[in-house]
Amino acid sequence: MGGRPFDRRVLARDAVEVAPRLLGSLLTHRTTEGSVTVRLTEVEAYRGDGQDPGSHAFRGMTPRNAVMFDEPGHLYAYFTYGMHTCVNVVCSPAGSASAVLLRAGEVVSGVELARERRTSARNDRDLARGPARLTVALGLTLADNGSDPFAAPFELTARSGQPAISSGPRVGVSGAGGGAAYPWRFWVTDDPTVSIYRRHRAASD
DNA sequence: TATCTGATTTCCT
DNA sequence: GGAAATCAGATAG
Repeated sequence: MGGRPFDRRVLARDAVEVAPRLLGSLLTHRTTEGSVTVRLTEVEAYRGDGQDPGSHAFRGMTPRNAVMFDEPGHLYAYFTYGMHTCVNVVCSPAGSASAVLLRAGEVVSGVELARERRTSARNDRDLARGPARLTVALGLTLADNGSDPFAAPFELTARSGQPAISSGPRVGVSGAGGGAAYPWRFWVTDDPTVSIYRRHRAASD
């Protein structure tokens, strides 16, 4: 790796500020099988202060999203669509419940292990191209909900340079939370591993 | 190559 | 009981 650790204090800010700073960072997860490292290329910010209808925390704390209300720097893993697990990094001070959804990344280390976990991926580019795929590639499950990405078996490394960043409407957020009113999706400009699911399922009216 | 639809569990109302 | 921060496979062009 060679990089320095990601500054945990950055996560005390609002998710909308944290999200672009996470782009390009390296997230490593070690298991008995080995370790996989992903360079984050796409993220989404979710606010939990009641201003964001797309957030799981919009209606207040529930057993599922309780981790979002915890201190910054935890992982929030949730299950959706009956078969997929997605992972967020919790931001902002305890009580405000904002988080950054990790939407896509590039596997930069442990590629072979990631391939075993993602047998349906046709090429290495698809290994972590999408929120649920990224979760699988890293070997994360619901059991990792509440984990600390700054402690073993995790490692969060700051990016070395300043990537070109684009932003736009969030994906997959239905109802009032979608659309141009909340341009809180951030990605590394022109990166091939940015997810492609943004065509159909446009914000319904 | 681009677009569309079914799958399937968890949590919340 | 229904919706959900999605994915992979099938079908059409």
